[in-house]
Amino acid sequence: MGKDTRERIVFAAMRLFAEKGYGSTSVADILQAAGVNSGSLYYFFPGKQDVLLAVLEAYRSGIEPMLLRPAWGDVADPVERVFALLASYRNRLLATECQYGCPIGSIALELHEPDPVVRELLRVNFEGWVGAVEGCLAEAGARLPVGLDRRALAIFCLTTMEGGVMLSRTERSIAGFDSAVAMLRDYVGRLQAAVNPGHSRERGGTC
Amino acid sequence: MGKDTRERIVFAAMRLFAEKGYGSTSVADILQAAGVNSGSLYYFFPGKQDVLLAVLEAYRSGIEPMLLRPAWGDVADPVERVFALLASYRNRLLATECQYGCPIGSIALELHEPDPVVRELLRVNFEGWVGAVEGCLAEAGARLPVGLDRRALAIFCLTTMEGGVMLSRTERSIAGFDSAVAMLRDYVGRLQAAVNPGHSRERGGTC
DNA sequence: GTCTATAACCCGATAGAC
DNA sequence: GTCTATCGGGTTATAGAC
Repeated sequence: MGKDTRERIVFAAMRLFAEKGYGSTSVADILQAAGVNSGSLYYFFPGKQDVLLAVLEAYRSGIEPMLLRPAWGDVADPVERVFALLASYRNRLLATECQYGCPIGSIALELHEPDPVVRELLRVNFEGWVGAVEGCLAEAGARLPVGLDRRALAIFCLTTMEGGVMLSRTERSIAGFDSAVAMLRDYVGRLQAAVNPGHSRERGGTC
Repeated sequence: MGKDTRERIVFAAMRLFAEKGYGSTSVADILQAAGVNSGSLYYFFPGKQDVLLAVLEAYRSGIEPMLLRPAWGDVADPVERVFALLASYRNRLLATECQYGCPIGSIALELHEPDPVVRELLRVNFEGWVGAVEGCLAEAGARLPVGLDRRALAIFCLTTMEGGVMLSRTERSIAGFDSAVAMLRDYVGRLQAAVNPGHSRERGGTC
């Protein structure tokens, strides 16, 4: 059951890295969680960092089926899909008492001088996220100002999510995340109103 | 020179924690950087975590003199002060080839289950930052919509900075940070324009 | 207050039988 | 492919002289 063992290792590491971080997760932790022995792990992976690479690759290939599809299952509107994606992070925070947010962001800030290959995989994960949101914003077409830099707005959505997760995790309260997302929604509402002034804007008591 | 020794330890630890992170900085690293011996450190501090507490306390008490005053030295306008503060983080990124951003944010995401006293000091640091920005936004008075939740907008500024730093550090490029801040500036410009439609808005080619 | 030496432990990784 | 046993090294923290 070689393939199965390798998958159990990656799955266990994915969970542990998200819960405790990369540095605070020992190889022994992974072995115990996966129910395998040292020899098996080092048969499949040259070292601990290569387990991290496999985990980051799993996240990358899981963006569509594991993240976007569940978040967008019942949401067709492209703009609402952006906020449905943010809501999925909110749910994750709520489900863990604001302890776990975005594993990619945590690893990105935990590793200060990451191996270039690790950093590249982090970048690719962010790019996949931003690209998906940018696609939604492109799909929104003329509902947003034609000259709007949709990639920059997609990046803005990412920073809102990551910053909100950071704050909520620190405060163990969803309030910071909600405040940031509310401001983003107000901004997007104003962008839409700039194109279609007749449309009633989403309000959060900001006027 | 007791006080001097303690200060050297805290100063060295502040620098190392920012550069390598808390977990990746060993007590031996701190001893070497501070030019002291093990016995001295453990004379002043019960353990490594207590050094972190002193570092976080130093950051907290340094917000005004070390962060805000330099960033705001030649900026009087309250709204521009917000962006001057963000620009100081941009400068920090540029000065370190996008390697170091916000040390508080890095520590906040690095420690997954921090001791409550550590988490509280992280929270207090964020609160000091948000409070200062909220003060600027309050000072802006009627230039912003009267019903605007200025605390929420201040939190939004923090998430923009922290998220932008995360992205720029990962990509070793200032582009992500700049994109996020440009969107924030566009948003603030639209908020101001909503109050004073005659005023020309800051443009970033978004219309 | 500061020094040196070291205890006690955990880490990632390896060896070699099976 | 998987197992057990273990190596070599780095970790935080302590002991005890000065």
